[in-house]
Amino acid sequence: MQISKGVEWAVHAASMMAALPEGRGLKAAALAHYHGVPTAYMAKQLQALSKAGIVQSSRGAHGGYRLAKPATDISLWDITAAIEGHGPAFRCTEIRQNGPCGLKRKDCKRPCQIAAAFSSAERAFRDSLKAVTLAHIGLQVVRDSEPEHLSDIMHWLESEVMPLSDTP
Amino acid sequence: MQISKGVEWAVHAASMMAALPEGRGLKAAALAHYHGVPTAYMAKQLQALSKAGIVQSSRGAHGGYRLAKPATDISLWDITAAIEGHGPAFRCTEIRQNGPCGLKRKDCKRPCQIAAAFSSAERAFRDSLKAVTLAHIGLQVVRDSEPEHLSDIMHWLESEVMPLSDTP
DNA sequence: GTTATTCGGACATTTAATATCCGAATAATG
DNA sequence: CATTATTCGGATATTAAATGTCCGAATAAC
Repeated sequence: MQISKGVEWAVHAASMMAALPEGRGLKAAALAHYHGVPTAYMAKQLQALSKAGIVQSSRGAHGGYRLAKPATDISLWDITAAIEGHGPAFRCTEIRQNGPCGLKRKDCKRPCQIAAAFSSAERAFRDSLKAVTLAHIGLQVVRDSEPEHLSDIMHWLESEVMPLSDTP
Repeated sequence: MQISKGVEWAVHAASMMAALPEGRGLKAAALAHYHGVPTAYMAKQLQALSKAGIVQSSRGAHGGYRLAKPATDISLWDITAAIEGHGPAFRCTEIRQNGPCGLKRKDCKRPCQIAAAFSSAERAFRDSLKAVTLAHIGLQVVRDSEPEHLSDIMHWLESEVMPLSDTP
């Protein structure tokens, strides 16, 4: 039951993009360099976010990534699902149908109690992540950071941020 | 974010053991055969449950496994943790300390907001599973099963159940 | 039209999950 | 008490998935 490293990277990258002015973006290499992680692998996560409609990509010179919708509309679950997939963590293989006392398929319309319990637990997990948006994360970071650190970030952004064409 | 198959098998096996009379057990091969899964791999899960103190094992002739404590004291989280480990699913690698604007270690005493959000979600997941015990599962199974199916199980148990010595 | 730049998917590598086997330990038996 | 059959326990292969890397397709600037 491990959440892949890519989720951590994708959330950090998305949080960074949430801090950009409207219509501006960052290229994959910049996001990777900022977080000190391999460029190509970070690019892979951004690709997944793009497929999920969380970020918009622009190719070619002065290309890059930016959020596809407001930070208030992007939850941590959205990002997690984009990277890890939407499927359940607990996969019931219906072993109650196996063996000498196996049930017939027709008697298994309802999910087994064990699968139901895990399904309920995963719902609690999802709901908790759905309640946290990139806007929340950004606000908390601003509140908890030293002013000089925020200043460092601003300066770095000014040197790396890219203007993106409006119609990708 | 996948939960291993072993968790499913372990929960089913433990639920079966919860149905046994006091002081009786089942050998690994019987539990595996009942559920239609490979014996050696089922044995591995039972081993993990034994290490975690959830089941007691007895070796040698007429050996086998039985619950180490009342079914009301064994939650689905206990079993999940025994198989998957107690560590968090989201592992914060502190990438906020990396890159050109990386924070100093001394400024990272508190966990980052992202890690905190995932930690909270996982707590919700755990609490949900902790609320479900083997006793609950057993009760629900009895309620939802056809009488003839319960009869089949009883007959199978009579042919496979083993008396275990009281002091392992 | 040409070129520089960037994303996108296909391709290796490493790690973890899955499955299996053989030795250590124990209880029944003579 | 020694022997033997039987069972669990840890060490060992195999397979799938996560991790990491590369080159071609597409786009914008010139």
